[in-house]
This record gives sequence, C-alpha cells and structure tokens, in this order.
Amino acid sequence: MDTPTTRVSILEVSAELYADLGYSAVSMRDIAKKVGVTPANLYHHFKGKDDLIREALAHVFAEKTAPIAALLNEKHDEAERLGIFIAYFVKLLAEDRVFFRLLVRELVDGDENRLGYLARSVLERPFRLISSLAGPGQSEDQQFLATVSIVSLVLGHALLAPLLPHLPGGRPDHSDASVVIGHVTAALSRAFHSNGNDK
Amino acid sequence: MDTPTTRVSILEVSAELYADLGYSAVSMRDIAKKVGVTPANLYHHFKGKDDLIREALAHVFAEKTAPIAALLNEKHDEAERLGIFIAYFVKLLAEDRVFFRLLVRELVDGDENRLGYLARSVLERPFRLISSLAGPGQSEDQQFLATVSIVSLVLGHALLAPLLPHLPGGRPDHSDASVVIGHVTAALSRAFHSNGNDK
DNA sequence: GTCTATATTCCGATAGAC
DNA sequence: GTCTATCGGAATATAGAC
Repeated sequence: MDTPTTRVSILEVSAELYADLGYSAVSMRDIAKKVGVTPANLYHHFKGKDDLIREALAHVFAEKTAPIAALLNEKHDEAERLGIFIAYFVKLLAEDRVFFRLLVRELVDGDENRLGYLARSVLERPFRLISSLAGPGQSEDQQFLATVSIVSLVLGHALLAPLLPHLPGGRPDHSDASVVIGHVTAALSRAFHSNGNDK
Repeated sequence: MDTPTTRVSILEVSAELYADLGYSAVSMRDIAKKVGVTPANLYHHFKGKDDLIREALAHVFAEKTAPIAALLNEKHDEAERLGIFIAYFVKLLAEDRVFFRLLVRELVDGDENRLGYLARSVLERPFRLISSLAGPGQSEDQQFLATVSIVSLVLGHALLAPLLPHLPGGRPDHSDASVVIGHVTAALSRAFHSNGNDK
C-alpha cells in the first residue's frame, strides 16, 4: 500500500522465479537483477529471503483466490456452481503456471504452518462448497473423501499434463482446458453425483 | 544381499536427501556426511552432482518399478487386476515417502528428457494396463483420459494428504491407505467401469 | 578407493554514503 | 529508497598423496 511499485515488482518477480526454480535455487541476486534493483535493496523492503518468498506466496495466492470467492457468491443452481468452479480451477491451473507450481511446491515442501495458511487462504472456501455438493446423501466422511477426489482429479490432470505426450496414445491436447473440463465434469457426475453408496 | 557397496550407499542417501530437500538444497557435503565419506569421494564414483542425482533417481525408480511389472504378469481377472494395481500404487505412495516425492519433483521440475525417461521406466506399463481396463467400450481418447484420471486420483490423494488435517472435517486417517483404496476403487467403478458414455 | 587440502565461485546479509 | 562495497560462509569441483 505504501510504495506499490518496487515492492510489488519484487513480490511478483520473486513468485515467478520461486515457482520455476524452487526456494534454494532462486537467489536474491537473481531476483534483484530481474527487478532492476540491487540485492541490498531487497533487504530494505523485506527482512530476508525467507520473509520475501513467504510474502510473494501470499501475494499470488491472495490475488488468485479473490475470483473464487466472487464466483461462489454468484447465484446459481448448486450443480451448476460445481461445474463453474471446476471450469475455473482447471483453467487456472492450466493457464497460470506460476500459481500451479507454487501450489504444488507448497503441498510437497510446505511445513505445518504453511499448509495451514494454504488451507485457510485458498482451499477452505472451495472445499466447503464442493463438500456440500459431493454426494449429498452420504456420510460426512464420504463427502470429505469425495471432495478430496474432485480436487485430486483437477490437480492430477494438471500435474500429469507435461507427461502425457510421452505416454502411449498421449497428445498435448489431452491437457487442453476444455477437454479436461468436459472429461472431469462427466466423470464426476457419474462417480459422486449419483445416489450410489460408497463402500 | 551382501554388503552394500559405497556406490549404492551414495545412491540411496542421495535419493533420500534429494526427495526431502530438492536439487539445489541438497549439497555434496550433506550426502558425503550422511554416507560417511568425504565429498571428494563422491567425485570418484560420479562425474558431478547432476550425474549423481540422475543416477540416484534411476536407481529408486528401477527398484520400485520391478514389483509393478511382476504384479501385472500375474494371472487375474481384468477388473481384479485393476484393483490390485490401485492398492499397490496407493500403498507405495503412502508408505514410500522417498519414491512419492521423487515422482512429484520430476513431474514439476523435470525437463523433457527426464519426463520421457520417467514415462518409459515407471509409468508406461501400468498406463497400458489401466487403459485397457478403463472404459473398454469407449474411444481411444476417452480411454486415455480415463487412465489419466485414475492416476490423478491416486496421486492427488497422496499429494493432498498433509493438507487434510487443516481442512474443515478433515482427519489424518482420511489418508490411510485402506481408506483411500476403498474410496478410490468404489468411485472408479462408478465413474469409468460402467457402460456410460462420456460427454 | 579414500583421503587432505584447496581453488573458485556464489550465497545471504550488513554497513554506510547519497 | 537506492546505491556501492564487502564480509563470512558454503557451494561445486579438482589436485594429488596414500
């Protein structure tokens, strides 16, 4: 808020380099060079590398989370809302490489504190929505597992995307957002939206 | 098994540390210290850090891939074989932290060469099996997408496991292998093993 | 095959001028 | 707020004795 330009530039560059290279591989020198300032300047705006990366993460997550909240506040049929969320989530992971890689890095490398923050800031709201739509007639545990499965499907397709061209019968367009959305939506309606009992 | 050679010890320690910390964060000093040799010794057995990590990766993947191949050669009913593979895959990802993290790191950070190797060495064989079982009456593309979804489900549950306790209604035992196996198997039979058409 | 010793580069971080 | 200059340490990697 105080001095937007340099500080925000640092945050965005940091998020991008961290998403691409990981924590240890990105250096303060790299960030400073790409921003166009000196390394010492970074320490004026942030306490250190740890603080900088943490804030960069929060910056990107906050930025990408807002549309989800807005999306969930729209008035729609419940089943429709699930489809809308899935479409947004698939597109987000497919088109925003930085956000996707930050998310996966946190899931793999994040400690308890960071995972807690991730859950609260990004995933809790959509998680509640999906839970209410996933297998309405089932037990709480089954709803929870179904929700994890829905997120897993979207996340997995994004994670496996670069691998698909190397698999037998695979083509890059198997990861196109429209293809994934259609496939996942159809699969989910069969798996979790029928009146089946899960055991 | 006879006394492990120094070379194999180096490979196993390297895989473990790399899985935990990532490429840049693990140092030749760390590896040497944990193995019980000097850093210079590592350069006698391997050309450099790049070469060492690459070989460590191949070592672990080869080790974990063999049981899958054996599994697929057993004589079973086809639907049964899918269940057996899923159970093995879920357990592998849940119990072998090193393998799981190596797999995800490759998916996120691997270049084309490494992804090609990963596809050929680990994923191609199970992928072919699952493809033949996933929606037998459907088009080749639908079979392919269904297979990606099956892998996504298992991978996603493993990836999201550490996050579950932080989500509303989540408990650590939602990631227990037996729970995930039961849930995923049931969901898959509804989503991809019925005679549904996907669109 | 394993060691000691070291070359060289890069890292995060700080002090202080402007 | 941004810079120049630099410190102390750790990184990969090599040379050569045993």
